[in-house]
Amino acid sequence: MSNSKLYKGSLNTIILKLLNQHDKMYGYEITQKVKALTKGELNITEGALYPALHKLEAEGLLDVEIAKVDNRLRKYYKLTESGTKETVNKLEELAEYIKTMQALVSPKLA
Amino acid sequence: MSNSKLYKGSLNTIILKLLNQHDKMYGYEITQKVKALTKGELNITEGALYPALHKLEAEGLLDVEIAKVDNRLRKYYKLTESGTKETVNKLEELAEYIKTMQALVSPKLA
DNA sequence: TTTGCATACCTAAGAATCTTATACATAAGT
DNA sequence: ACTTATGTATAAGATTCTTAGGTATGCAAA
Repeated sequence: MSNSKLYKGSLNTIILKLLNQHDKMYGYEITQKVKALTKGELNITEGALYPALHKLEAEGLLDVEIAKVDNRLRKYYKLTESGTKETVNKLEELAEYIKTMQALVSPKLA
Repeated sequence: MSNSKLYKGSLNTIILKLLNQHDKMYGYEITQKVKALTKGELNITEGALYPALHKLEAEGLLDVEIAKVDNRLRKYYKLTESGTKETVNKLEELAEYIKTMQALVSPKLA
């Protein structure tokens, strides 16, 4: 997909879901994970990812924990309680969006 | 869904697909059709629709035909040849997006 | 009769989310 | 010495939307 316009708005859902499954992750790890899971089709850019992480943190959905590995900085993010709740909402929203789009696009109904 | 953020980027796909199925439609008709097909869940706003239609026209994907019905103006849009091709692309993109998102979000794979 | 709703078009300001480009820094390979 | 990988970050610009207005006709209800 190489970041189709449809991807817009999905980044938060992706971040929250990955953190829901992996307990804690750092930014670079998220970009690599997404690349791997989508076989290179979706590449999260840093310019989108880091501001998104900061915003989710500011909203109280994520907690940060700074670590130093191999003399390099890492910022591990994990879901807060309200982050876990929001993950459920976002996933429901995604399911609903897909359902709605299929209703609009499937030839039998329109 | 009341226009979730995921909807961003989907409008062109929706417009093209509807025009692909209905030959010609005017703006207001599109908003009503979408509302009906999604049972009121998705409401295309005019502030999004009209600029989108104008842009698709400027890109050569749509042709316009002005009509007057009940003394009221209507602008009928229909797909051009390249608009029909682009519709196929957009629908493939949507299918791919959904597949990719499911790969990221389905618990069994991540 | 005038008030409101449906029909029908339009644009402008602002918000949100992304891309692109750039910057900084360490480690490891060529 | 140079490039690639790892790791973070921000700023300028593009795109796409929402919100809020504007214009106008037809019809029904108060």
